[in-house]
Amino acid sequence: MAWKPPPALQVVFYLILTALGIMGSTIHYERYLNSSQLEAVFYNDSPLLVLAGAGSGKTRVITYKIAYLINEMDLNPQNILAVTFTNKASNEMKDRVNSLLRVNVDVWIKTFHSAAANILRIMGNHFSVKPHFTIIDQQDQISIVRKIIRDLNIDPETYQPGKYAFLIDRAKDKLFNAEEAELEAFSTDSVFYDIYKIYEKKLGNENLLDFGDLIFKLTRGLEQNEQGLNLLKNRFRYILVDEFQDTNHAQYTLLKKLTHPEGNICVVGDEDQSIYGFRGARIENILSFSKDYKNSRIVKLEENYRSYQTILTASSHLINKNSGRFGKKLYTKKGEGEKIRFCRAFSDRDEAIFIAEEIQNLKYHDGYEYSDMAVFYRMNAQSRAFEYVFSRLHIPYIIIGGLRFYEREEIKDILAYLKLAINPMDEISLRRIANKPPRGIGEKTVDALVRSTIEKGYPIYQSESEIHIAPSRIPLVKSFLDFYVELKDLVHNTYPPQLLRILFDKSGYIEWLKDENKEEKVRNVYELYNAVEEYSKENQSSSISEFIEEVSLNQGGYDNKYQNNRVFLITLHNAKGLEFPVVFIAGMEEGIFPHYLSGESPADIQEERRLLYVGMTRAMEKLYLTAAKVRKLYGKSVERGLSNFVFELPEELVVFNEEKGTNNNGLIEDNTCGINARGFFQRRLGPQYLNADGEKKVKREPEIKVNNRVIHKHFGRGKVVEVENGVAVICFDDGKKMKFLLQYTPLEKEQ
DNA sequence: CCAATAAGTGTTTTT
DNA sequence: CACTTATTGG
Repeated sequence: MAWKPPPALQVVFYLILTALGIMGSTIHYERYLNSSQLEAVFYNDSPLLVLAGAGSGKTRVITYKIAYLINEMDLNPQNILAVTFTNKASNEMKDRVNSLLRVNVDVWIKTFHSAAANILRIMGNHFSVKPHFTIIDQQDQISIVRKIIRDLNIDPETYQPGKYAFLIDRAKDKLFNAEEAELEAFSTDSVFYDIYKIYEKKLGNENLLDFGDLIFKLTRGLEQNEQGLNLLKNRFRYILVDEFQDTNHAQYTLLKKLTHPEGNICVVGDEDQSIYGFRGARIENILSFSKDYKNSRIVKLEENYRSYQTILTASSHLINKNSGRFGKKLYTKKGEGEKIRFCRAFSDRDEAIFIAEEIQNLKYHDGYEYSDMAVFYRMNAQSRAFEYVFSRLHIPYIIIGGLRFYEREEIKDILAYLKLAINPMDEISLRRIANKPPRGIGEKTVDALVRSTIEKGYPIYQSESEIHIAPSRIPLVKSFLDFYVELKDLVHNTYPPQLLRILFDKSGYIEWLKDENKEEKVRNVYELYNAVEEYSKENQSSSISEFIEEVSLNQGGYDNKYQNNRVFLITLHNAKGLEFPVVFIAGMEEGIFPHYLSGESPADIQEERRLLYVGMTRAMEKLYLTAAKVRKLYGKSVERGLSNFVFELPEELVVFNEEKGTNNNGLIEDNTCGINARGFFQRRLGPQYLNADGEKKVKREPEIKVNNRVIHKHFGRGKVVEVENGVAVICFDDGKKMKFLLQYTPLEKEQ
């Protein structure tokens, strides 16, 4: 770790160094970078592809490279664009660049989507994008599609809105508008084209852009407007891309437009960490980079600074099962480290208890802090068991993702008022708040209002003729529109917190929540107010529309400023880019991980495998994998087999333990878990799982051999066709072929 | 038009 | 299980 002087001293240093004109030589690249990293930072003669293994310091390379470009190559910070995929990553990179250069630099370090949105805001006129567009999220997108499907008078059961929204996104990833999608036979489902066409028209009419549009409209715009393209090429003289393996076709095309085929681009990626195929990411981009950019240089980073060798060996062994890789050999100087531990609990709650207990042990006996430890899972729903157990055992935790703050109903409502004030064509927002709180403007009335305004191309407060609504509703609508006009006139030039106070006051929204006893929601709305206030303090001249822009693009936003020393509960997808001394990966069951909806094709399984690889390589010191025999999901308990991935780990590097639940239904009474008088976790039973030496390993049914006839409690009769390393392959009489870990499988020999 | 209630439903990952 | 949508009666 580099020593960081206190802020006041930093300023003094900076002033002295700048005055002496030696600021440029104050970064000791050689001291903090290894030889491959140095090469990646210094090389600028042609396009550069950095293949950076997990934990090999890729963020470090990007931050030092930005510093190098500014200090050594005399590039103006404004001429540099660095793109990442998540806000988390871009914030971290910003912090690291600023602290390296000891000054807040004016480099654009943004996500793809926010960079595109910013460009479209500033110079949308070049790309036929109207100003003041509203960015819609996935929920909005689906509800628009749902409405289209209903209007088409087709059954939303067979024509699922979510599915069509998904297809629209994928088409945009491939740079197809509705017409082109049809010409190119993008889908075999002809209804899709009708839906996409109407959707496209509706968004255009209401001046809405979905996430895909941000990239699509900009890329399309660059193809059609040379002036705009030149302006941008002039502005961005060097582009750096993080997590390049996650780019989709549209994003890659955008990059190719903005850069020269012979230089000024550096992409950093790892084909083994591509986990966003489901949203159009093309792992092939990383493979075709060398073809598209002539004379490009490839630098591999293979020294890992994060994990012990055992973790690297095990994860490499796993990922070696994938095909289509460059291949790499990660190594570390940190030494062997401990074995990976695997535990299968009886129920999902037992699994959480096992992890909770380990966490307490590690904290009280091994000196780990809560914030050193993280639990990863495949889907957000799995966090429930941990929340339940952790809160009863007083283990502080923070959930990343999950129910997001800005996706809460009350927050979206308040934002909808503001979005509508900015964009009077935004039907989605209008429908959201027209009758919240109830003011006698129901669906029919809104329909009538929309028909004579938005659908005819007028803002909602203006119409060419009388609006045909029931006479009893006229005064109600009129007073709503009066309020609306007042808000609209204030929205661009009122101090945002002031604006919110007026909104709360005149809409009656908070009063309504209070009347309904929605205390939690009231608190959240005030929380939003606090966020706006804080934002306004930090960005004095910004209007509310900039705040909204930020939160629209910061879907998973979390603030760990006040969340110190908590265990992280996080999905594997969100865990990318993070690292923890201790990592638990929960739910290692077939159907959960790999997830049963992820598909059965080799490509899908490979992506799931990469996801596990990402998870494992987050661990610095200790890694646990856990599973439950019985998992309660949507009310029902289901028994599942172990994830096949468990069998893909090198057996000699894993210690297998087993923990059992108390009773047959896997339920644990509340009062059986708790903290005892000395402040330690009190377990329900004595330790049943085995120690780390694995000596007490009880071999179950050791006599099971090839060609034995066996009976499985659930799958019935079958024949053993293979036994190796404690794993048996059994071919059941109904034709099913399955693998089992003998130690945990209740098998009887058939007499 | 609205609130309450009943029925039903669908379950991944994210910008 | 938890959440959305449909139905009903006021």
